[in-house]
Amino acid sequence: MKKRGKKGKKMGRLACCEKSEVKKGAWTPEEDKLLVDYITKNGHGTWRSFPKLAGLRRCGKSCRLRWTNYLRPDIKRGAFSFEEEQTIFQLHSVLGNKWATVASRLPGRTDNEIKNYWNSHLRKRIPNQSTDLQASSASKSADTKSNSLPTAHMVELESARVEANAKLSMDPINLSPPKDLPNCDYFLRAWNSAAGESFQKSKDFNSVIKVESDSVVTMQADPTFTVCSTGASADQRCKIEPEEATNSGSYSPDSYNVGKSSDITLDLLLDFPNDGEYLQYLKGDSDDDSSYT
DNA sequence: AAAGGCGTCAACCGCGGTTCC
DNA sequence: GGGAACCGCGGTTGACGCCTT
Repeated sequence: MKKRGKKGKKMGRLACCEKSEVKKGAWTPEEDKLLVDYITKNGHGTWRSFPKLAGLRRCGKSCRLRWTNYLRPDIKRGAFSFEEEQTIFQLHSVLGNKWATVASRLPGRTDNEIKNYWNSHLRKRIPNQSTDLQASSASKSADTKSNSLPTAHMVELESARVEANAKLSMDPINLSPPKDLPNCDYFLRAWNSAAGESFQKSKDFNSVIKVESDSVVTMQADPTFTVCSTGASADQRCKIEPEEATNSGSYSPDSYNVGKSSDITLDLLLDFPNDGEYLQYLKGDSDDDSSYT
């Protein structure tokens, strides 16, 4: 994958560049042009050697950042749509500050952009600051408001987040369920979280699937999507034919295998109905924003 | 009109993970 | 197996513009 340079002589991490020789701060249009022109013609190669080759007096890291966060042709500029905001809220509730993972679900948006947008726009819309569990240490002193989500739900959300985190960081080879844990367990927790509850209550969902009380969702090796009661035996399960799962639009039968369970968890969370109670506060504050495209 | 406060966002920094030798 | 080289990520900083007083 990566080409080796000359063998290093020093122990420890090397500086990524000679600080005295590189320019810092805002990029000029001329620098942007040099960067884009070079990458268009040659690709970026190794970022470390890129500045020299492209004729830039910048750190390779700085070049990479400029390209990935700003100059890349597939970057989507402009205001975030309501749907994008929903996606960010939903994923953040489960993943915390995993901006790169969140960004991977929003084509054209960068992790840096989402992170900034969250910090400057979205975070303040959360009724209860503790929803930002990943950054809880920074928000410990934040005021708690009366319309906060129930504590039990917050605990569940955090639990689901941790589990999703763990799954996302897993080696794909280990995605098969742990022996002592049902393969759907972490998924179930997301389902049973406040977010999942909102999803379960949705009219759209219930029109497609008959959800039993205390329902949870599980997955099987076969390409069907199954809803079952907690602790239900196999014969209590009700199967959904793939073509019936039209609610999501994103659930292709192929996605229901265990190896993609993390994606399915995210898909489920992303599939909240727009009128779900869980995200009502999102709409509430967006009126004065008027930034949607 | 000027000064200070605040919000936004591009860019930087440092660390962890991965790959290669 | 260990160290070096590199990349990517998340947290933080700082410049700039807008708003308020």
